[in-house]
Amino acid sequence: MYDILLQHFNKYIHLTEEEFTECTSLFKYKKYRKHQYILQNGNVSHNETFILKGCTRTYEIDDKGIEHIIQFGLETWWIGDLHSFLTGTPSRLNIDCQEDTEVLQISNMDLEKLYEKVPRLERFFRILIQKAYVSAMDRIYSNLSKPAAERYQEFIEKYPHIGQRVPNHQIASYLGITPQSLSRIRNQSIAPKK
Amino acid sequence: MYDILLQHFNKYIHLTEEEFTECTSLFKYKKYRKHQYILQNGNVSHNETFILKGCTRTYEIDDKGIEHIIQFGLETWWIGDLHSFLTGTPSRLNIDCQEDTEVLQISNMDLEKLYEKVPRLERFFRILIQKAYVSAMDRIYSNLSKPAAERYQEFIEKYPHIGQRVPNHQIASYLGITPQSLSRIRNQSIAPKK
DNA sequence: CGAAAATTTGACATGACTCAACTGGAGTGG
DNA sequence: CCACTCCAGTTGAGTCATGTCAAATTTTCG
Repeated sequence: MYDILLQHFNKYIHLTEEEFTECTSLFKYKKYRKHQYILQNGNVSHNETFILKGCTRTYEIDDKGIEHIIQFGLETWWIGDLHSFLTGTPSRLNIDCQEDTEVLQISNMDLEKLYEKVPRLERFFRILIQKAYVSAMDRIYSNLSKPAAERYQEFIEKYPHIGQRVPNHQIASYLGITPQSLSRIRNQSIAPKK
Repeated sequence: MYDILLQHFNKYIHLTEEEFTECTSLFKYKKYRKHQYILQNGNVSHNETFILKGCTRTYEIDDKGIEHIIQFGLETWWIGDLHSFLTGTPSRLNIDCQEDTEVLQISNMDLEKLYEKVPRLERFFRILIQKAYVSAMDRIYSNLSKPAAERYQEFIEKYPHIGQRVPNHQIASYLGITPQSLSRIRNQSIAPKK
């Protein structure tokens, strides 16, 4: 079970066996059921979560009660509300499970401890979040510069597996359009006007 | 000149004098003139850049020749194309100076060296980029959920000083709208219909 | 099977864009 | 100091992409 995590760390750093043992003692295994919350808005996020198996969505609800999906989560992805996690303030985000989901979690206190014991992990998480940042910038650029149909195309190319695991109206939300618009876009591209 | 950088590091970590000396030897001071490129698309970004004084804009040009501003840069901000920097591939971004701009730059090779000599810097940059990531996610949420007028309001609240240093059409670009739309929005909010 | 959720479709409304013209400064050179 | 240009900003008219509201249809799942 922890070997998935080890392989994941090994992508960017190399840990000795002792170092990795330090890790496993602080990461807690947990199972969530489909539709169960991992984080609910108003609560402080105390954990960073690594997905072993399953699928999650992270979203925020606006003043009008509309959900906006910030990100999805799949196997080997990290999820959480970094803002709440870092500042200790209540989260505006909700994270819930689209499927039964198994995760490894570490609390912020334990993560701090771990950084001290295994400084190399600072490097790992630096690299990890740099990549996430690059990807966030790409998404911003797409939102600024491309029409919805094109953003949808990019989405299914970039995440070919998500489409099969989440309903379309959630993809619409992720793209910043209504389910109706997405439906029309999909009709267009599947059956171009002859 | 380097003391600004030291203060900046000190926000998240504490460096010994020797450690800091290691840094100063690898960060190169450089001046750019107004309208000069710091990075031009097609080139590989070899440096991370810390702004001592001045103002920059980072933008990408789309297929139709329209500029989209990814981010601005002000004093004590870091700029660069992380994607190009990390992968060594040519950048799609341009960075140029809105004013005469003074910076400290470090090459990726030197930064790697520095990480080895001063591992604590991994921590610094991890924290730095975590904050940048949180901020990027906020921007994504705004783009998904809020109309242009509201995004503009947020922008001038979040960055009250940028408005005085860059022309409005660039702010429009950052917000993902046309200069014309921004102009109408500003009229509305300054002189609400009586 | 039956209820709830997801998707689709249609008619209409609207926010933002495009194109084009105009205004007003800022800088430049004669 | 004026004429000229360049650039930013504004304004108007028409268009287009996407949203809204409402209803019909299909799919999912208890």
